[in-house]
Amino acid sequence: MHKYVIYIFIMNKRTHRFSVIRQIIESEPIASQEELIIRLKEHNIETTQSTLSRDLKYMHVAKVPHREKGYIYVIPEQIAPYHTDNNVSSLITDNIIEICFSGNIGIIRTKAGYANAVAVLIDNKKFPEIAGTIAGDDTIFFVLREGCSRKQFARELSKFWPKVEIPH
Amino acid sequence: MHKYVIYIFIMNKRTHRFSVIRQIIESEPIASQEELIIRLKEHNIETTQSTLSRDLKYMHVAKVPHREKGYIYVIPEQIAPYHTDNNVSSLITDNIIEICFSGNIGIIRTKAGYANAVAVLIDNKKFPEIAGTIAGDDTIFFVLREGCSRKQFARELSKFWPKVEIPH
DNA sequence: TTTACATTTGCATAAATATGTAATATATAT
DNA sequence: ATATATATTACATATTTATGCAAATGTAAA
Repeated sequence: MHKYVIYIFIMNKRTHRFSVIRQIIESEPIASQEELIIRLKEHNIETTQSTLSRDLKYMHVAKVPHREKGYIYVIPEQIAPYHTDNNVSSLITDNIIEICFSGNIGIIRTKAGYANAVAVLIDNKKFPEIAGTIAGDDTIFFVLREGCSRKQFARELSKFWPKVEIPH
Repeated sequence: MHKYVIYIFIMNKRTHRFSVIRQIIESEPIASQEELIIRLKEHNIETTQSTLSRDLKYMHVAKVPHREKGYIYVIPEQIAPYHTDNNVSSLITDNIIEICFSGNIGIIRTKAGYANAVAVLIDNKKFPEIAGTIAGDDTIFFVLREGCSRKQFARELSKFWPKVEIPH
């Protein structure tokens, strides 16, 4: 029997922090975790260097040499499509209506015409948990690889689409 | 008056080390500079952590989270085209015959038919010193930006095509 | 060659980052 | 709700990386 759970905007503390970290490091060059602590404070998020170290690792954020600042943090292209405008990806994900599972098949429903755009995004991100995707006009089916759980996939997804909640 | 200098394989110590470092980090996951020291020793290159720190910065090598090893060093895609086969780029650059300058114009001569492939590589690398390129069948012209010297460009080029020597 | 200048290096150390551990918070099941 | 299991966090500290400086090496010019 089908069970749809509506796409929800509620985020837990950590997921929200991920989202703000993404926003910050995509919009300005951040050279160190200490610097990031300061920026986060401006967004009313208090945390410690050790937490950030773990967050950045979890989010697959890379540190690369930078002409002016020595080193900066960046979201690798596989995760964040290459663009300065940090809204491209969310412009697309905002068109997701709901996402649910039936067995090892995931079903994503989007606004009319957006299924393909979302599917392309998903394909590009090369989720290790996804064996394949097929997109229609407003629906995407994707198949989880054997041995991969919805939860594992949900974790991965939350790294860059923290707004999208996956049902259990 | 034209002056052509043949593409030479002689490298100085540092440039040679760059080349071996590239080779190593492209062919296996390296988690730390200490680990790299050990691998380099196997290639008869002795050096220190501080030198590697500077080398990796100079080469724009990034450090990214990695499932198994925690973190590994990688050559960003803008610098190294995305491939596991680490010879794609050299397959192309091996077709460079000579490279020289006249004023602020660089001339690259390649084997017949390869000019375009080399030019595409150059364009992709987005050298800040290059204002533009034009490719024929076996010749590429590129224009240095105002304020950029051949030496600056040669330095950049040596980061990923260490074999290609630029005349002074 | 010799001198003058620039580059590269190692050493020692500063700075930055990662992580074991225990405490806290959160979620899940009864 | 209460108990049990999971996940998240800070603290302290270990590990890793960056860098000032002086010595050494390499380069260019006379």
